[in-house]
Amino acid sequence: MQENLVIVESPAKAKTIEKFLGNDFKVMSSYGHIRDLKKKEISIDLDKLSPNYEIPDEKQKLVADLKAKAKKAKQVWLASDEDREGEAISWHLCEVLGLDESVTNRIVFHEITKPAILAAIEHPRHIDMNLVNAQQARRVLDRLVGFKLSPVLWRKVKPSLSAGRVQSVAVRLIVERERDIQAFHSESYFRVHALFTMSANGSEAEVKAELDTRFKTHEEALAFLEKCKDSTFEVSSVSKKPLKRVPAPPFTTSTLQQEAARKLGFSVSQTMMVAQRLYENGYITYMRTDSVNLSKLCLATSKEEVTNLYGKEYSQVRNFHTKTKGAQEAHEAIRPTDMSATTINGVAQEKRLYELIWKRTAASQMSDAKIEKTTVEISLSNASSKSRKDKSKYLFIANGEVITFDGFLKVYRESTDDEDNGNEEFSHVLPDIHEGDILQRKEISAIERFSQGPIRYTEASLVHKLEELGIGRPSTYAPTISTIQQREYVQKGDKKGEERTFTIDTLQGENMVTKTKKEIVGNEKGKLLPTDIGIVVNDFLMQNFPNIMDYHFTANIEEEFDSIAAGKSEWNSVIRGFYQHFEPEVENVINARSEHKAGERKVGVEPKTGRPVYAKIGRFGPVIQIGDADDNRKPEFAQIPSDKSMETITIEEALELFKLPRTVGLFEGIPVVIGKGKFGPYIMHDRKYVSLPKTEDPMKVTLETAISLINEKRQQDKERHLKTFEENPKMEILNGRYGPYIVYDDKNYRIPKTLHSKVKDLTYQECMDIVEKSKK
DNA sequence: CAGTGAGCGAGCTTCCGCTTGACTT
Repeated sequence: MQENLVIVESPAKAKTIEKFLGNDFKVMSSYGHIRDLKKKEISIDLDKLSPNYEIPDEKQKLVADLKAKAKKAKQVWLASDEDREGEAISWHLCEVLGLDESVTNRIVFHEITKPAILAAIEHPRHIDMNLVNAQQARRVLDRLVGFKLSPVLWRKVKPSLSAGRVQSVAVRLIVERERDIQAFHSESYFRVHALFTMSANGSEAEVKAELDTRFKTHEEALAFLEKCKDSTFEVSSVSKKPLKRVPAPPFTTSTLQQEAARKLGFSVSQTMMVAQRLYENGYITYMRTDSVNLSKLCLATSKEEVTNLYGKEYSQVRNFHTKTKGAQEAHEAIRPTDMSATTINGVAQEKRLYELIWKRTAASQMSDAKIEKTTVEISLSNASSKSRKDKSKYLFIANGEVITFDGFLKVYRESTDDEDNGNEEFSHVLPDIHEGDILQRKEISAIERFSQGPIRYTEASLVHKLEELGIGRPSTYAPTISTIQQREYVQKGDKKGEERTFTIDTLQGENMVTKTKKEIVGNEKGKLLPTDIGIVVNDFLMQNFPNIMDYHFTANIEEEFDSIAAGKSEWNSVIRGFYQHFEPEVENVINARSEHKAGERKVGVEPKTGRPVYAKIGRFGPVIQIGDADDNRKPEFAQIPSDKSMETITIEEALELFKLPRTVGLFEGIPVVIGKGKFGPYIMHDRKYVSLPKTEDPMKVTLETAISLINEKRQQDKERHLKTFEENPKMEILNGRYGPYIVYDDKNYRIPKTLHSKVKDLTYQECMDIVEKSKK
């Protein structure tokens, strides 16, 4: 029987550690927290501000199991993570399992390696109540903010909404970015590119250069090109300087999510799911971490591996230190558990993510890349002035880059979010070039470009920003992004680009040609866009709870938590200090009787009646309302379609929404109504629907057209049922858009093409065979 | 892949951070 029970947070970790420890040790997992505030209620005594914990149902069996094993063991070792949450987990374990804190050992380690575990066992300590209290403060504060603010939104905006310290700030970032984009006015300018030729070693070589000045107007650009016609181009200086590039640190959760999005196209949650599988299979270290630290073991094996694969000169052992705000560094960086495995077994996604992690880790232990950068300045002098050389103030610059030693670039290059805006790099390999060389102009062109506004967030770039602000933790980045989409504050969507024309003037020989070209700009895919609800909720919270919405709120409160952890302040009084101010604010806002709903906007007036027209958030989302509630005539409502926004919808567009549904007349004594649903315009008659073809304008469709469409649809329906069976009413052969198919038990099955000509002759048994076959 | 679509208005909704599992599609 085992005398020692070790409790860690993760079952995969438990399995690994059990191998390192002797037979006397049983290692179990708590699966994260075992106890929390009640799920359905605030669960905090609001006078004493003390938490009321419970063990959730799904944890009961686990807790009973842990309790039984702890009772049998002579010694219990609490080995949860070395951070605020981990310390609290250990404390809850003590409380729930009835352990005596004075004889229970608390151990910590930052890496899952045998020496680290054995060293930890040598140095047990006791639970640090200051750290536990810092966690309780964090937990209680988040619950107070979330469970006090959300009901305010239910009352003032819409039911089921939510607010919280992390999610509300995430939405704010997206809303403000969108406003920045709206406010941005793109200005055009002109870049001048030149292609020169020179003779080098007997053959002709090309030199690409760009003018050091960008012109504001087309006239200036043209005047410059004109001047180039009779200019001579002379190399006025050549300078070379060595540059070095250093590798990025190993992956944390946040950087892994960003790189997997850029390089592999993974969503944030997809990355975490794949990483989880890699972790469970023992291929990588823990995937929720904010640390860039690598174990000594990893440093040693990486050195060996890099030396073997690429040679000694490529190896450089490095230690990285985190600069991230609020990092708690309970784990290692995300790295392969075994660097000698350059690839693994698994599905394609797992292999690709693993290889990315392997490369990033290996590169972090490799030499700097050495680059020689050459800058060539080319001056223009105008031969037309007779007296002296008339030197232009402008210079053409050509940059050349030669990698003299690739170092870590051999395996890995970090990607950036910068969008390619047609600004191709003017860096290339230059020919052997010297001061005083005269260049021939082959082509000089002035291209109209446009200043670029702010870029919308992607899931990954939002994670990056949140981490920079110290908001959220590795375990919550992915869930936060899901939450703000589930609440419909934010939508992941595509923003269609707009067509833009630009001019390009090219000077070739004595010829100057001006062309106008078209391009699509601002086409964005998978970007985070705020919805009307997101905007209204954000503005409401910004107005009423600016301190919670402050980008520094988390960072400031974290300082207080640190002070609790250091034993310098008492957790309950920190929370009291916050709640004293927060609670009256909430009361004020919830009791404030306002004329209008949050986010309500008067769009205009209905010309016929003079009644006001409003855009607002209704019970089921954004709506247009005509008339006031206290008016004798009942107000009318229409949903705002998703392609229009509350902020920008015009009175004409708003009134347009009320023109449908419209009744065009009677057919068979029943009204024929034209409506518009989420699948486009339709005709409704006798509670049956007929789609309107795109060629028909729902505002102009006549009764005659509608009747003929209804009859057409009736005919189609008749022909739809090709065959039914007496044996079983659940089996039917129908005729669909793509030919005949079988419906059985509300599911569809395709009929092999060879049988299409004789579907009417198919027997029940033959149909059943087709169904059975496709089920396999 | 195979056809969709309005409306009643009861009772409920919600936070952040730790960690995986099992309704079978």
